[in-house]
Amino acid sequence: MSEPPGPAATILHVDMDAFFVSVELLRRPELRGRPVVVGGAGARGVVAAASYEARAFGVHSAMPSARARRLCPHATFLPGDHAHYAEVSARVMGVFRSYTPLVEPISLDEAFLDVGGARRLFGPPPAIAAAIRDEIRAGEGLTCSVGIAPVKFLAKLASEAAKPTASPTGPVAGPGVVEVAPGGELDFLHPLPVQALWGVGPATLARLERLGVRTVGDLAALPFDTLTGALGSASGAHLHALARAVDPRPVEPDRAPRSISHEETYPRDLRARDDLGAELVRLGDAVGARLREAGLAGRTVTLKLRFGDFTTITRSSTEATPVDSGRRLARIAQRLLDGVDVAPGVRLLGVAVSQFGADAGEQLSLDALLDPRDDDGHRWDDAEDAIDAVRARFGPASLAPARLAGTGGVRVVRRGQQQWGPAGPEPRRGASETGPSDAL
DNA sequence: TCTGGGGTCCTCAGACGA
DNA sequence: TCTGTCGTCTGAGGACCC
Repeated sequence: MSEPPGPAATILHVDMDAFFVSVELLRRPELRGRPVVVGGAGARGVVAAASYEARAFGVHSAMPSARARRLCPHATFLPGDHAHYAEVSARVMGVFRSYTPLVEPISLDEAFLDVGGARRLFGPPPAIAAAIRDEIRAGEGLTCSVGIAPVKFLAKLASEAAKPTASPTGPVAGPGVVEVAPGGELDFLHPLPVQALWGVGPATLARLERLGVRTVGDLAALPFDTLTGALGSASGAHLHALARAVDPRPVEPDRAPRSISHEETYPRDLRARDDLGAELVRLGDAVGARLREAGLAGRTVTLKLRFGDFTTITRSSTEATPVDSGRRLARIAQRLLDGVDVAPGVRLLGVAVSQFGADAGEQLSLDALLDPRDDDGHRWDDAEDAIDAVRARFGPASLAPARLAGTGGVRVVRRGQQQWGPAGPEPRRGASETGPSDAL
């Protein structure tokens, strides 16, 4: 158990500095000191990370890659290697866990740590922060910034303040560790712009600005009812608490996932229902494999479509029994797609599963009872178990649904494979990942 | 300029049963 | 039997995060 927020500042937020770029620079040291951008290279790609030298030109993450190229044409653009970053991240998280079991990863490159119980062994939190930084620098050749505070969101803001910054003359080192000591919370918090708070994005910011709110201090001065009236009960109450440095959320080491999904943006909009159906088979296959790997099954299946004009719709169906079969997922998604007009052209397709039951994976699906065999009389549950076993041994592209087989092999979906947008300007089915031709 | 992927949480509306 | 109300579930969409 983590300690309740109290007088001690024992929450650490550790954030790797320009993580994806820094990992790439270990493999490409000749790029050190130059503008480097990691992300999707295609016409529809976005920037995942930029070196501080690239940031000086205005390049930042989530920016369309095309715009980043215009801002910084001499930058080196790298495609990104999610699997490799995940490996490095696992080692870094291992370092965190050698100091405390209370580690809550937020993403590949950041985590909250509660070191309240580690002080006797490793010293006060600033000493622990320094030791973690030293160990990661020595072991991985990477730098990180650490915020220390009595509560989570302040620790996160403190790590921001600890970070290096970009300038036209090169990166400017930050302090590396920033502590918000008990009693100093409001002095640190209230001068910050209100969008520094977690949960204040462009929409909320616009509403707050209409109320004359610019800083967190302005927000703290607003009456509770004014805030909940403007933002809704949950968001209003949440921000009202944050503006007073109140954040009772503990560090949670084992957060169970609420949903598992895959989505993909295509280099060109899809219109043919045949193509869309094949994509649903791929996405369903990928989501099903991940569900089975995690031992999860969910009752709600959601189909997501984004059209050429960027309007996005979802269609969902809650099933009587939990689903973890890729084939069944594709069927449900197809049924949902049948009710949608795809004439405008589909830019993105996604399949998600949610509403996981406690023992969902053990339940027998109604489909399995009613339709235990496929058209050729084969048991599909057994087939998917066999597929999982073959893929575990020979790789994710070693087997795929027959519908996905084409000339030159099959293309399968892997988590993070296309994290930052489609690879190229043209759709080239069969090109991005090919395997043996023994598709199912 | 034209906007990724994988998530979480919230709001709102409509259906439905008590 | 009909009507209104309330709580819950579901579906859809939006906002936000990294």
